[in-house]
Amino acid sequence: MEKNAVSNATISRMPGYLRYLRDAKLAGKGYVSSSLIAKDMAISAVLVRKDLSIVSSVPGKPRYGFEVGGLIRDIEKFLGYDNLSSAVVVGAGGLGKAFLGYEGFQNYGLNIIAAFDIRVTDETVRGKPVYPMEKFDSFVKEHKVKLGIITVPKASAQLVCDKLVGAGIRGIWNFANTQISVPDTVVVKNVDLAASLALLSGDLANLLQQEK
Amino acid sequence: MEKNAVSNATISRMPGYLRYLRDAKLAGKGYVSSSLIAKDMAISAVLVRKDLSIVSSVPGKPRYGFEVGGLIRDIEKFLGYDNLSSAVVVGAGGLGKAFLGYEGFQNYGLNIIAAFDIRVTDETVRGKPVYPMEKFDSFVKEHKVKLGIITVPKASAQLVCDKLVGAGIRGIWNFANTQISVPDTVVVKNVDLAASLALLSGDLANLLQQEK
DNA sequence: TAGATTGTTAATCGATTAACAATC
DNA sequence: TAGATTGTTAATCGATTAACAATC
Repeated sequence: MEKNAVSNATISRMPGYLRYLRDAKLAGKGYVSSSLIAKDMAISAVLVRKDLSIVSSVPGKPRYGFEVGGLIRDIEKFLGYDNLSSAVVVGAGGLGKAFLGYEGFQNYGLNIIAAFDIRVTDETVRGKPVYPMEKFDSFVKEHKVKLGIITVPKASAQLVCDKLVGAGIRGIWNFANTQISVPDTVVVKNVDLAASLALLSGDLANLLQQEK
Repeated sequence: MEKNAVSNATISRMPGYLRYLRDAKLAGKGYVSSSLIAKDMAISAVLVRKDLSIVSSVPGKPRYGFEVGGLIRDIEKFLGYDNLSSAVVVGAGGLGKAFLGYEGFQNYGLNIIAAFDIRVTDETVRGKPVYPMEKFDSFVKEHKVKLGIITVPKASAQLVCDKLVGAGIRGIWNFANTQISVPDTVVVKNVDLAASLALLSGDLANLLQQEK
């Protein structure tokens, strides 16, 4: 079993490196060293080297570092950004519309092509269509969409999830803050903003406490 | 130095327990066992017990488990939800407006009271005000706001961040996907959706690969 | 050459899990 | 009582960091 040869921790850091390298490229840099990346990203240089050695098709050069352009391509390939995946948003509330209108996901391999809701209030958001749920199944099948983003209220999350699975969606990015269950032919990633907030609040409380 | 006696991993799981327990309470349950929580949340029962033993003011009862109401209060207190902190959003684009209009943060100790933008397009969102940036400083000082949420485009993130720090904000929740630097009298939590997406895409690719 | 940098092996650290006694 | 459950100590696992040889 060689599933998941690369650790989740490493995979999670890849988009960060990519972002950094794209900026470096824009700034006209040809090479960057692991120690510079480490300093700017506030992580350890050894970790950077270890991560990059996993994805880089060409080893870094002593004295120079890594070639920016090549490394960008290697990471994009590693993350599968070379073929953009189409996704749909279900739930056209505030968050759903924000996602539909946000073009930045294109930089991370994701192409959101439509949103769905039981009640359509706006027919398009920044030129992208919002459809009623009745059209969901046929749309997903026609466009061979494999990835769905759930932004509905908690109460309907499981129902919506079942609908996605039924239509053939295989990966679900869940922003409804509730646990959803799926068959093991489908993968789910729950985004828990409350967890992130808890860490921030905790740090803030410690900080303010220390000053007293 | 007893800063951070509780691990980040444990803190991150707390909002999840809280959510679960609130649901259990709504469902009329008086007690829940660690093994039931573990099963429903898909984590290990020992981990649940270890986490809960840290926050629970009363030990769990053998044969019964934990008292739902008491545990909810203990977690809320641990996470500091007993005194809601006021926050402001800077950047009233799609995401900023979504946050401003989302009432769910109230359940996680956060009260977003206003948004700011250089250009105000809507004066209110679901009854909450959007102000021009000129009013930022005075508003933050007047309302003693300590927490700021950055939802501006990447290019202006550092500038906005400096403005927040200048006004006296001490905790920053950063959704602009770029690194920002702050003095060490301020804490920052970067939310990196691209990292979460990378994990999902990776799992999805593995899944689809295996079927071939 | 000397020195900066890479890549790898071993050591450390931290978090999760296993084992099991204590309790009601 | 017997049995389900808690809480804790020790073992394991995985990820990060330290040390250092190899390279240009």
